[in-house]
Amino acid sequence: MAKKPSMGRQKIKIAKIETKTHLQVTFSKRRSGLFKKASELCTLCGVEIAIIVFSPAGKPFSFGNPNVGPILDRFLSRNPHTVSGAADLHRSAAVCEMNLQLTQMLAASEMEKKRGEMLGRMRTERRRSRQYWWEAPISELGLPELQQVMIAMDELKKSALQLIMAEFAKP
Amino acid sequence: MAKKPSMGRQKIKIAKIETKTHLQVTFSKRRSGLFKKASELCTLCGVEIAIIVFSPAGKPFSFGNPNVGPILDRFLSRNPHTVSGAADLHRSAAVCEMNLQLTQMLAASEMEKKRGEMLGRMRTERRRSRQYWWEAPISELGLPELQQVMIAMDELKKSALQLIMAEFAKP
DNA sequence: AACTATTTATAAGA
DNA sequence: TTCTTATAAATAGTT
Repeated sequence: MAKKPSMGRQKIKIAKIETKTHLQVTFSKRRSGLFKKASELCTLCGVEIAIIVFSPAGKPFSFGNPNVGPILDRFLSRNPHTVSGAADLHRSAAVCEMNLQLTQMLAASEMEKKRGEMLGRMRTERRRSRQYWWEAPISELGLPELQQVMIAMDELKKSALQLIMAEFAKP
Repeated sequence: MAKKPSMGRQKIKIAKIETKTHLQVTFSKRRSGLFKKASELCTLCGVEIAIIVFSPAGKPFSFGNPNVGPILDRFLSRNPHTVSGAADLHRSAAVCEMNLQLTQMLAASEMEKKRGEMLGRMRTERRRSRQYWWEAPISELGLPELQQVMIAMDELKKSALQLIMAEFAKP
């Protein structure tokens, strides 16, 4: 068995790779290397990690242990990145009223197509053997129910935002 | 100059480290290694990366090129992570109504301390020389105004969630 | 995708 | 935490 020659690893400068095919290969290799390192760190130290990478083509790759979503939520709720200020009663009411109108507007048009999913989920998440959480007065809700409210709001907002963006992106 | 002996790097099993101080050292080293790898990948391939790590103590560390926030937003708007379904009219209205109650409840207690911040900001963000965006009928709003609504909703949700968590974490 | 010569990361020790 | 060193692991260039 003759040994094959190889240049082996060469030292490289950390600078933008211009050759498209070379860049693609390097991106793939290093991305998997990065995710592997993250995975090891998770296991060794028992920590939670989320990684999001947008490829040169704009395709998203993500790593999450245990999952990306909850980690992002946890991070965002600690680091409200735009403005951390709150609202007083009038502002809250006004904004929520607008959101209600917006949601209705959207619901009346395109979002109807997707109906039923959340409704089904809500029915499986009854609490306290008495009523659905979304029918209870807010003051009677426990932490899990309040979290449900927040998650539901978040889902609504994201769905609505996507539709809005699509609508306004039209020529 | 006598050479110092050293065991050098030993092979390790990828399993939870139990020794607290050892774990701390490893976490610190590997976290910086991970961020360095991410940084190199960003430069080499011209891609955007966001990493969030929660330490064993629950402290968040983040890496973002160019910044964490925009990357998370971009990811979340493409991947509504919990459920991608939308809501029908009744569900939307019910959830928003609850959020209104919740916001009022919170506003009535602790959040009043922070009043005025968003109000001031709103006044500087008038559009179309006619009226404030939050006073306009939702159907007359343009894309920037709708985005404002979404951002405002998001801020409210995060602020409220933080307060709720703090409230329920009490013994 | 597989192969290896090298570079790079890092475990242990100080 | 930072430095050192021996070695494990990642990977650049090639096939």
